[in-house]
Amino acid sequence: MGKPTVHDIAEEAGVSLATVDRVLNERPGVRSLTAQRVHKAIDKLGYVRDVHAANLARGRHYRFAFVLPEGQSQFLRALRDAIVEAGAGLRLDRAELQTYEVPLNDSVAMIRALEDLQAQQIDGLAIMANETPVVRDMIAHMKESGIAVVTLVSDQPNAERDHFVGIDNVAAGRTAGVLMGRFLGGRSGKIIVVVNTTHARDMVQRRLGFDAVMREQFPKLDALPSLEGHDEPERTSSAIERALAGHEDVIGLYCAGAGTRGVTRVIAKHGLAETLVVIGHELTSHSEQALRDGLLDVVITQNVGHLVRSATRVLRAKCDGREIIASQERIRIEIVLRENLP
Amino acid sequence: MGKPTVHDIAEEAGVSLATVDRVLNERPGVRSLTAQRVHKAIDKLGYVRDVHAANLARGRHYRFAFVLPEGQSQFLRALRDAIVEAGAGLRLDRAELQTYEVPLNDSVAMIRALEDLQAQQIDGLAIMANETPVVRDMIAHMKESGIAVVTLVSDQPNAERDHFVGIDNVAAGRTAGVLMGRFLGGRSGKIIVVVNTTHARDMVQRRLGFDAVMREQFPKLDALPSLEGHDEPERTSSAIERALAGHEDVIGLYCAGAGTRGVTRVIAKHGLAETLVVIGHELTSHSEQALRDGLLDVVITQNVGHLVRSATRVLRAKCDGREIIASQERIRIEIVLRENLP
DNA sequence: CGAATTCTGATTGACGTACCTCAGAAAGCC
DNA sequence: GGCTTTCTGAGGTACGTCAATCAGAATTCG
Repeated sequence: MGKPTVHDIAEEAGVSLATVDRVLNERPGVRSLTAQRVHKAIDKLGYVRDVHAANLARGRHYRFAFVLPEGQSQFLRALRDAIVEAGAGLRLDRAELQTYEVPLNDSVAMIRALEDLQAQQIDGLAIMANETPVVRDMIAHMKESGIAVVTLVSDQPNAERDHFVGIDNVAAGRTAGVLMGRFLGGRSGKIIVVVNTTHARDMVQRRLGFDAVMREQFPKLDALPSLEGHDEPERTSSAIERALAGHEDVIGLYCAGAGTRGVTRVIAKHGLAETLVVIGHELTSHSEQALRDGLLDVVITQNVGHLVRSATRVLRAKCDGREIIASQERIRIEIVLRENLP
Repeated sequence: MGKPTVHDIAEEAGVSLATVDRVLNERPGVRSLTAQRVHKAIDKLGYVRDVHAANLARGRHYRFAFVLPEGQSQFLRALRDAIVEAGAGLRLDRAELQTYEVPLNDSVAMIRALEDLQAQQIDGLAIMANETPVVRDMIAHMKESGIAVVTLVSDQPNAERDHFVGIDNVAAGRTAGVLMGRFLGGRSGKIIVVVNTTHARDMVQRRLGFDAVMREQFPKLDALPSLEGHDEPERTSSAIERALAGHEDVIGLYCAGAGTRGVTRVIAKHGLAETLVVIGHELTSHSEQALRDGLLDVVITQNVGHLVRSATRVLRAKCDGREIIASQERIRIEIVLRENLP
């Protein structure tokens, strides 16, 4: 005996197929007493609706949009590639992904993009953006018009998003801190910290976690004030060079965000691979090569493929009114050394 | 315009639906010239068969079996739980998982189990077992009768399995080695190495990788001969205690397989958490607690959920004659510290 | 009590594919 | 040319669900 179908439910509840259908799809025209009978039958038989058959019948197809910051960082490229790849796989699953790129901190462009998506009646939105009132309000608007919203990579805890897909960045910073401290094995000295910009929530959180671990576990290490790289390798490189010149006892470098290219350039140029412990974020083809070459000791990363697949799974679940499996949607903080490169 | 359907193919190729169907399902009765026309139409329109509709029509449901070693190790328990959990989720996807437990090194039981599965006409098999001629031959038999086979956790490269689902254990051993060396920060001394049994391929490989890194990068560290724990906490504990008594300058402990409970017991009992760097394998509720308590410094692990889902995805793809997405099926070697616990 | 209203049943046609049958067309053989 | 054999077409049913219609039953209301 296979899985129960709507027919079995109808029989068990002593009602017709049409009624079962009305109950299942929450259409009007069923007395609450009858609806209750149907629900009891559903529970008793352990019926679960066949989503694929349902979508087939309904001719439904999901349209999800990813809104990302414009930019050429390796991480963003990898993320965009992952979206394209996941999109190709999802075509078979009646879902369609599109990507929007919005310049950082351009509220007008952001509003235009989101209003556009709203007008298109998309089913779900995954958004990676800095935390601003504009974004927060737009998310509320989207939600009101029935669009599922998840935040990606960098959370917006004050917005009414359905879910956050990404890592705990405080924990990521702590992880970097512990590895830095332990790799330095009791030595004392200064640590250069590079961030993308001090305005992004994820950067702030990583720095926070990193500093907390330094304070708690490695008092002999002194993490210097953040240098801002602004996604530009040259700017990052020269800032690091100035910091190196200004301090004698630098023994570590933590790059909390995009900017790995600027970092590795300095390390290679001045032959610092052996003297500094260097920890970066986000595994990309570039940072992967840097690990192989010994220019980076550790990369803390989140798997972009998982990010995208998790986002689409969550959006889909929200559209169908299903619960998500929390354990499956937790994005891991991955630690990558040369030895465990994928 | 939506995705092309069989009707579109039929029209494009100037043949009937029945012919398209015969071509798609490789049924006889089509001249090769006609078949060619159909294939050309498929390519031109970019048709991909709707697997869900197909399975619905066919009334197909996949039956996969997991064959695991009997035993109460935390890892095996977690793996079994993951199979149950994945099985619950897959019911919606017309797939059904069953688990078989076979005593380690019991060839008769193994043959009986596999013959039973073969008689049941299952569609796919995921097997975790030591490498023996019996297993190798049985895998060949299963394959011959059209059952897809993947090896799980520990590979059988000489058997004709379709795929291996698990981590590269040499790389895992190398990863442990590097972390051990770097956490010890240039100190010299001895490392105790504990394995489950020296007869399992994955253990041997981990030890191999670990030793290679010691030799290449940390000549001041001396990895002692493997102690065998045989999955029994007491046996593991006492072996470690004897080793500690026999050597003065032990500064690290690497537990390459199941046996973490025996290890943590010794560490806690003798208050060695601060003096030794301790690295274990497989994240379970027990090792997770040990990380939190500082009894373990690092856990190298493979996500059991990923293992099971990957195995079922691969088996399914093989059954449908589809290609797998290699990047998605690569199981990562995860490094877990207290700070990046999930 | 009859009329208006609200529920429910029975039925039907999709959705995209599989699989079956039967009749007829094309090709090969003597 | 008639014959068999091999192909091909047309059509139907089914899978589990959605969505819609229409008629009839039950309930409510005045």
